[in-house]
Amino acid sequence: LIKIKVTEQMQASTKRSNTDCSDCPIRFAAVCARCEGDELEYLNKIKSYRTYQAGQTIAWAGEELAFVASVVTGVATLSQTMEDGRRQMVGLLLPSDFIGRPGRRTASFDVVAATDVVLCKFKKPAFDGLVATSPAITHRLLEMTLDELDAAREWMLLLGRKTAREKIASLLTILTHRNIALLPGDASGGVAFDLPLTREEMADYLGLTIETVSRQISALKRDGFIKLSGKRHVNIPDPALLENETGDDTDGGILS
Amino acid sequence: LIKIKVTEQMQASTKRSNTDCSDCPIRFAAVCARCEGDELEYLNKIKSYRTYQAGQTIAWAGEELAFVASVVTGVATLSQTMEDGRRQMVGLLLPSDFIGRPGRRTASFDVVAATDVVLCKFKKPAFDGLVATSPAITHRLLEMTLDELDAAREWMLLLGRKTAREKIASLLTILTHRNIALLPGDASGGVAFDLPLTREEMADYLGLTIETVSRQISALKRDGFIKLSGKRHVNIPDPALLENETGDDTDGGILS
DNA sequence: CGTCGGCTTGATTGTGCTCAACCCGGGTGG
DNA sequence: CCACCCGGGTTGAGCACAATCAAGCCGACG
Repeated sequence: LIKIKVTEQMQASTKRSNTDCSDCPIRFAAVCARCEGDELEYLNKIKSYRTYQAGQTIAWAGEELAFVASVVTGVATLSQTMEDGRRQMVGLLLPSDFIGRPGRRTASFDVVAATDVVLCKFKKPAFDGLVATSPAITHRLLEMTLDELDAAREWMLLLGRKTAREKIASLLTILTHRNIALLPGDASGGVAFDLPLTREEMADYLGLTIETVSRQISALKRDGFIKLSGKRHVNIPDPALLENETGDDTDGGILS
Repeated sequence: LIKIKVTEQMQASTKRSNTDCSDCPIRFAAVCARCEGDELEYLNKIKSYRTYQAGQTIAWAGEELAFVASVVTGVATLSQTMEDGRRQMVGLLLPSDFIGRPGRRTASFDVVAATDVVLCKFKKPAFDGLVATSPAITHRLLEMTLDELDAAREWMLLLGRKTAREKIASLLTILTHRNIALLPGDASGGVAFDLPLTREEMADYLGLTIETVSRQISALKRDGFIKLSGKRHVNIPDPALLENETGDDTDGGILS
C-alpha cells in the first residue's frame, strides 16, 4: 500500500460509486452476494466508498451510526472497553464482513480500522428499506449473522478455556487459513504473511496482556513453529504442526 | 411444575399440537412472534411439543439435528467440549429462545436440558420452506440472531477480562434481570429465585472451576450482597448493589 | 543524534487452578 | 430405623500460569 499524508479534506472524502459492483472484489461474499438485476443496480446507486486510515475510529459504541457497510479491503476491529480501561476485542472484520445492524440507530461496539480500510457504505434508511423488501438481502444477512454467531461462540471457548500458548496458536492458525483462502497456491511449503494486528490488539483479542503475547510468540518461535522477520512478518513452515498447539480437535480434517 | 416419575415411553413421547398457538406463553417473543393468519396456522399444524428431563441431551455437536425448536419452558444450555474434557458453555437458552440453524443439517454445539424443558419443535424441511417464503419468520429470526450475537459479544468481555468475582456477580445479575422481567411486581424489596444451574454449569459458563465459583459465591454471601437458602435458592436484597460488583458501566441506567 | 512507540525480556506477585479432605442431604437397602 | 452411599457443594493448602512492575531493545522519524 502507498502511504500518503492525510489532509482533513481527504479524511472526510467520500467517493460515490467509483467502482461498479460487477468489478467488486467482494461481490460474491458480501451482503450483496445474492442480489442481481434491479436490486444490484439499486445498491450500486446508493453505495459510496470511504477510506479510513489505520487507527481511525469508524464508529463509537453507543453513538449514532448512520450507515451500514461492507469491508472491501483492510482489517477493522470490533471492541468494547470497561470504565477502568480493560478492553476486549469481540470481532475481527475482514474483507466482505458487514458493519452495523439494520434497525438499530446506535453502534453496540467500537469499530476501529486496524489497517487502512475501504468501506462500501449504505445509508441506513435506504438499506433498511431494502432489508424490508428484498428476500435476497435478508437471507444473506441472516446467513452471515449466523456465521458470525458461530465464530463468536468458538471464540468464547478460546477466551474461557484455552491457555496463553493455545490462544496465540489459534490466532495464528485463523490468520493462516484466511491467507491460504486468498492465495490459491498450495500451502504445503508453508505460509507467510504480515500480522494485521499490533501486540496490543492481539492481547485485546485474546484476553491477555501484551507481555504474555510477546512471550508466547517468542516461545513458538523458539520451538520452531513460526519464524519472524521484523515484528510483523510471520512465516509458518508447517501449518498443521502449529494447529496441534491450538488445543483444537485436529483430526476433523484429513484422515485418509 | 409438577414432578412426575418418567417412564421410557414418556421420555419418547411427542404430543402434536396439544396447545393452540394463541395460548402459547411465548407467542410474542419467539420466532413466530410476527406471524399471523395463514402462517401461524401452518406453524400450528407442523409444530409438536416434546419434554426433556433435566440432564438429557437434546442435540450432540456434529451430529445430525433434524428439527429446529423454540424453548417454551425451562432452561437449556449450549456448550462445546475439548478433547481433554475442558468445557465452555456458549449460550443459555431461556423460554422463547431458538434452537437450531436453518439451512444446516448438523448441530454446531451440544444442547443439554439444564432443567426440565419443553420444546416446540418444527421439522427442518417444513421450517426451512417457511424461511424461504415468509418475510415475517425471516425478519424475526434475523432480529433474534442479531440479539444473540450481541449477547455473545458481551459474554466475550466477561470471559476475557473480568475477575472471578465480577463473573459471578454478572451471572447473578443477568438471572436477576430475567426474573424481574417475569415477575412484574416491584423489585425494590429485593429479588429471590432458584439458580437454574449447578455449580459445575456455572463454572462452564463463566470459564472458571467449581471451586472458584463456590468460593466467590461464599464471598458475596459473606459481604452481604446475596443470601442463600440451601444451595440453589438465592435472595438478592439490593440488585443495584450487586450490579456494582460486576465491573459493568452502571450509570447507563437512571441518572435523574 | 535523540526521542518515541512498539516490542521484548526479566523479576516478582497474585489470582485462580489443582489436589485433597470434608460436609450435607436425599435415596437405598439391610 | 439406621447405616451407608453417592452426588453436589464447601473449604483448605500449595502451586502454576499469567499479570504486574520494571528495564532495556530496536527501528522509524524528526
